[in-house]
Amino acid sequence: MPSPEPLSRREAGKAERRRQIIRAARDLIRETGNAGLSMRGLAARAGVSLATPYNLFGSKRAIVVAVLQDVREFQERFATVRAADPVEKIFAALDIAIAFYVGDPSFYRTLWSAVFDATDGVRNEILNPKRDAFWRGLLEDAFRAGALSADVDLGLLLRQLELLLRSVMFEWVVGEVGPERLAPLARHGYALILLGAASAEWRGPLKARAMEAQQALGVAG
Amino acid sequence: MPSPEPLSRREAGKAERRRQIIRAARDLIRETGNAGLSMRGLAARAGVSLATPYNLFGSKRAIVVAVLQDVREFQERFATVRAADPVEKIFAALDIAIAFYVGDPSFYRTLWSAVFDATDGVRNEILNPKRDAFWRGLLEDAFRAGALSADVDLGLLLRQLELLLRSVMFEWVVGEVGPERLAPLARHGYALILLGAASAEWRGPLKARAMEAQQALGVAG
DNA sequence: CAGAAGTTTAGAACGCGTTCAAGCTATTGG
DNA sequence: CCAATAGCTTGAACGCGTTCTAAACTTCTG
Repeated sequence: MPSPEPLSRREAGKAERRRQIIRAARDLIRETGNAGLSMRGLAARAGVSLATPYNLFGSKRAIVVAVLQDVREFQERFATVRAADPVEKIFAALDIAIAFYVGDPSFYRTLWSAVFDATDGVRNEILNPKRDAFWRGLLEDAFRAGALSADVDLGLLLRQLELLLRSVMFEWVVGEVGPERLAPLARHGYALILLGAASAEWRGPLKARAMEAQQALGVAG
Repeated sequence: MPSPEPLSRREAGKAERRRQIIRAARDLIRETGNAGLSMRGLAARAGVSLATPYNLFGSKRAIVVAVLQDVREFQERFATVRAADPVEKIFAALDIAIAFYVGDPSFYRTLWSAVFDATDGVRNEILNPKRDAFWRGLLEDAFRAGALSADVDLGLLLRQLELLLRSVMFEWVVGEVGPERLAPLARHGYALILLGAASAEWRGPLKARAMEAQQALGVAG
């Protein structure tokens, strides 16, 4: 992507409009919650016609994804993660992500709802490539530290972790799991999957994490 | 649920209409695929007014869920699962389920799309309670055979497996994973999670399954 | 059998996401 | 510098799920 393009007047106007639309969408979600984001309201708030967001983004879902990718604090907070060992770091990052979501429910519920909207055939690219790289880095650290079995494919492992997190988020979005159970449920799943990919020496600590999460979830699943 | 109610004439008529609506919905999905199921078309097909499906079911989603729960062949085919050991049986059941889905894509894509529709706050009860009991039974068999670690909570383990399968199905619904990669992806996730919950003696075979699925998925995740 | 109670019906309407023909505007070639 | 052109914006419109009203119909009650 050649960023230093001349950026003609036309393109500049488009970029500006795009920015306005994203900002209007973010504000509307923040103010009115999930149901408050309608394309007509968004267009009015952004000061453009109803069709413009479709020209610039293609669909409501694409706009919401753009809003999600625009959240910068996320990555900043991730960068501050420090932990005793690489496995602990993974769980610390997971906790941070979930704290982000449950800390601003009306906002992230809307965002994730759009993520789960399967009406259009648009490919997902759900989250930032940077985010993927971050998680991939965490797994690579764990791998280098000998926490993971030598023959596991890190890309596949990452994918399974993300699949699980997505389902957990879905349950949160539809209200099947409350905010207090979200983190334990995700930790439990992560612990199980990582335990399945762990090297013999690291099975102990991961098993402990799995049991810990299991107890946090109590008897009733 | 007291099934042997007198079932007054009024209730009988409602039940009959319910049946007609479910059948019309199933046929419409089968014939026209995902986009072909509109409430107006459904009402016309079922020979009722547009408002009637709302009186009897409440929402389109509830109708689709009712269609899904009405699929009987599923359980019949599940009942025929035979395998050398309880763990193999789990994977055999998984294969059957996925074969069902990919074998009738337009039908089950529609059904699963409705499952992922989070617009209404309706609780899910996504799949048949009977289905849950079936999977629970499989896990209990594996547990009794000593395949699972003594301190795992079977309910939680089942939940994590279902969470993962739901995400995998979601990827299939939105087209991010093709029919040929669906089964390996699910098997890989199941193998990892079960491996995390396995007893020491059963780690070998499960590890083999995980690696097998990993190779089936090829280098690109 | 007559009235009460409950359902379905037709029809219109609402707000939604999305699309399209028509008009406006910045760019470009002479 | 201006006219032709390509591209963007616009308001109107479509089909959707859903709700509502009033009238017609069916079932239950006494």
